[in-house]
Order: sequence, then structure tokens, then C-alpha cells
Amino acid sequence: MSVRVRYAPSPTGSPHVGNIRTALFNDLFARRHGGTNILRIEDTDRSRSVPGCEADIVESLKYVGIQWQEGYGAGGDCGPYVQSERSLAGLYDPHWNRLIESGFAYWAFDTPQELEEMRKSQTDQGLATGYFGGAWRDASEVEREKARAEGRPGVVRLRIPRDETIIVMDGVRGKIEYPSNTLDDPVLIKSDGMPTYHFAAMVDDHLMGVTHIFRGEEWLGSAPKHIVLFKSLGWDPPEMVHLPVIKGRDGSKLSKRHGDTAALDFRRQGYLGVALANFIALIGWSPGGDKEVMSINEMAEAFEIRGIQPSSGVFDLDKLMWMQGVHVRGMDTGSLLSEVKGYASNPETESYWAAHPDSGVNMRGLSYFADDSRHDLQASAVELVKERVTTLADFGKASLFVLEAPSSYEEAALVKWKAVPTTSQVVQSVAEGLTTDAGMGPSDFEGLLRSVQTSLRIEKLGPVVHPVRLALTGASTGPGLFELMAVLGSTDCRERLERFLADL
RNA sequence: GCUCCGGUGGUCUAGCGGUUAGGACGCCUCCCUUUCACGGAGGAAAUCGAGGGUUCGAAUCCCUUCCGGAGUACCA
Repeated sequence: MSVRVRYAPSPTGSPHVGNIRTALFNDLFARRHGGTNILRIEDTDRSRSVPGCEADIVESLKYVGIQWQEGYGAGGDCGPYVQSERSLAGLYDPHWNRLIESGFAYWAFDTPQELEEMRKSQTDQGLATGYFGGAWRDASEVEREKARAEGRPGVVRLRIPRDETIIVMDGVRGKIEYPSNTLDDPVLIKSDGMPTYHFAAMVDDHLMGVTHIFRGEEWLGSAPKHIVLFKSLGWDPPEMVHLPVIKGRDGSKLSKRHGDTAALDFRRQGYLGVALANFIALIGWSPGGDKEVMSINEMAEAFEIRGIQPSSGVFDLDKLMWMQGVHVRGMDTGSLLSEVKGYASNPETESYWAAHPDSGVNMRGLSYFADDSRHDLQASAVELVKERVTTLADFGKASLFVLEAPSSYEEAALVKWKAVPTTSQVVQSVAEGLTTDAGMGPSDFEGLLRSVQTSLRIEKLGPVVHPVRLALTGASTGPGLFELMAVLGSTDCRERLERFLADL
């Protein structure tokens, strides 16, 4: 039987990295086994659904490079792939009806107040809270009929068997046993007629031929109920694999209150999708060897359930940044440039940084990459600075000098080189040596600077390189000076040097 | 409270009865060098949560305990 997995988010907001990691593992597993990854939308809670956020889900998946061959946005034979539509189409009805007929489920007519009181009294007595029978598990048909006649809204609950041990075989943790008496009767169909997650997801998994369920650990506790449900329906449950939680620095489950945790937040900040994917995959999964930097395909090749960790992990931004840098350096200039251009042209980029004024991100330098008319210069700039940036956003500040002459000079460096007697002579001589643009490569500029060094009898190259760099870029650090000059060209260099001289 | 899961350097992890407990990030030192990076070479950093067993031998198996986390809805 071929592998079929699914990523089944509920559209309650932009997916955060924990959800995306789940989606990624599904994709990786499907690729590894030549199977199918299905995207299914679980919108059975109308009140919590955020309209339009399916778009964010799709965007997030595409951003990190996750593929799905079937489901929302991709079609397939098991549609529709949106649960509210499935519910409307009556796809769940025969199954819960069958459960009621066979006695595995029952109608319950408790009011919210009654349930509230029940929980309160359970808490007061130090008991487990939940619906362990209530007034309706063993009610007679006459009583139910009466409630219905009174027009009381009802729900369908699953009848969890008593005095049994429910066994969940988890792909990561192995065999987990639950005394069935600790499990309460979950609602399958809500009073508004919609199925709950418990019911819809499991029915759909069966109907869609899902073979493996990869989901967050927060589902582990309800897994035994899902097992009971499958058994009650006479179906074989898929393999279950519960993924460890990703925590924030404070040790609690990662959420909005930890700041930027949505996958798309990282895109806005200029992280490469692959880098994010690579990084989050390594929280909770280990490929075994000591190779860490991988593409999606390399990860898929190495992906094994046995490599999944049972313990939770902390999201370490430092390591993400390192990994991002490695991926940036590993890209060829052409691909990198198109990433930078895409990033610079995305309207979200500007609005994101406008909301973070202290970030140091240089939007003007970035917007230069959105301009399609200067491709060669852009490519040179990317080539020049890619060794020393981490995020795509860094390209703005790092390559600003390629676009325009410096408007100011780094204060400390300016003071330092002003005080050195040879500085003005050096800058003067270099400027005078810049006579032609024709055929000037990095080594020609190096030759020029070295000849200035010898003719002025300066011991080291530093006192000539640094003032020139300061004049050209306004900064004391940056790309190799000779390469930089070659990109700028003699004319531009001379103008900047002369201007520096005038300011000196 | 109840149920379940987890616990190897600060962080991510390798390890499945015998290793000087390995790697990566971060940190420090040095080298390279026109700066900053990159790259390279080293270093500090884990008595494997703790306590008991089992065993010639335990991070690895068993028990207890502590701590952490998740769930505990007509939310997913």
C-alpha cells in the first residue's frame, strides 16, 4: 500500500513554525516513500475560522518548499478537501448514524450550564473532569425522545468502553496504555450539526486512505479516543506519529506571544524558505549522520520515523541565523539575486520594516534591488556582499554603497584616519591614478594602490586601503577593496575620493 | 486535581550494556588577511535531572523521586 499522509490545519490564523514543521514532516515522509501528501482544511469550528487565512497556509507551505499532490488547491479523488464542505455534502452522516445504531455513540442533551456545573463539582471533589456518562450515556430512548420533543439541542457523543485498556502505538514513543475509564465521551457531532475534529479528521483520514498521521504532541492525549472511534467504526487506524512540541526560550509551547513565530514572519524578515525548513526539521528530528545543512530533497532522502525525537525542543534563533547564512553562501549568485529581488519587491517587506524602525535594515538599499534596469550592478553587489550577510534584508545596508556615494562617513574611522598624516596624500594619489575605466579589474586596482603605497613609502597597505574604503563606502568594514573598486569603476571611485578630500 | 509524555554541555542533537560521552550553534584563542566576514586549527563547556537497584560493566535495563511539558471544551 502506498503511503498517504496529510497536513490538516485549521484556518485560525497564519501557521506558525510548529505547524509548518508538522507539514514538512508529512511532505518529507511522502517524498521518502514516493507517497502522496494531502492538504486538508479543518474548518469545523465556524466561530474560530479566520476568513482568507487558507491563503496564508498555502503561502507558508510554498515558502518553505513543501509540496502536496492532493487536496486543497490541488484537487484529487477524495474531495472536497474542506471539512465544512464535506459536512454540507453530508459525508459524515452515514458514519455517525451507524455508530448510534450500533450503540457506539449516543445523543446527549446537556446544556452548557449543566456541563459547567458538572465540571465544577468534579473539580471540587478532586476528580478528573469530563463527560464520563453524565445524564445521557445510559438514558432510555424515551428520555431522549422527550428531550427532542422539547426542542433541546443535542450532540452525539462516542461511548468509550468501560474497564478496558486502550493501546496507542505511537511511532516515536512506542506503546502507550490508557485505562479507558480515564477517557471521557467525546462529542462527535456538535449541536450545530458540524462534526468535531475528533470525528471529522478520523473519518476523513479513513475515507482518504491516510496511512500515517503525523501531528503535534498536543494530540497524544486524545489519540486513544481516536483509536476507539476507529474500532467502533470497524476500521483500521492509520499509524500515528506524534511530533514533539517546539518551545520558546521560556520553555512553553511556541505561540504568538513569543514574537514572530509565523512562518511568514520569517519570510518578511528575509529568511530563505529552505533555511527555515532545514532548521525546523532539525528540531525533533535527526538525520543520523553529522550532516546538518540540507535541501528538502536531501532531508527527504534521510527521513526516517526512528530519527524523530520524543522530547520537546527549543527554537534557537542563533542557529537559524547561522543556517540561513550557510544557505545564502551556498547559492549561486543568479539564484540569490532573484531571491533578493523577490524579497525587495514584496510589499510586505517594506511594511514589515516600517513597523520595526530600530532594526537597522536599510530599505533604500533594498529597494534598489526592486529596480529591474540595473541587473549587472545588482549581481555584482550580491556577489560582493553575500559572504557577509545573513538575511535577505541585510543586502540593503551591505550593498547600499554600490548604488550611491556615501552621504556620511563612519565617525570613529574618520577621526582615526584624519589624524594619520599620509591620509590626504594617499587619497589624492589614488584619485589621480584613476584615469580610465577601460579594462580595470581587481588586480589593476590592487596594483594602483600598491604603487601609491611604495611611492609614499608607507610600510603597510592598511593606511592606504582603509582611508580609500572609508571614502568609497563611508564604512570601515566591507567587501574586499579591490573587488569593490572594480564594481564601482574608476570614474565613480574618483568622484567619491575627491568628494572625501573636500570633506576632509 | 486527573491523564499522558519527556529529561545527554546554554541550545539542537549522536548514542540503544563496554566510547577519553561524538557532532552542530553560540562563546573564547590562534591562523589566513587591506577591514569585516568566510575558511582553517584549537579551547572552555555534560559525573548523561536525582536516588536506588540489576550487571564484571549502565547515559543505555528496572524501580522510586524531582523537575519540565502537553492535554483535560459542543477549539483544533
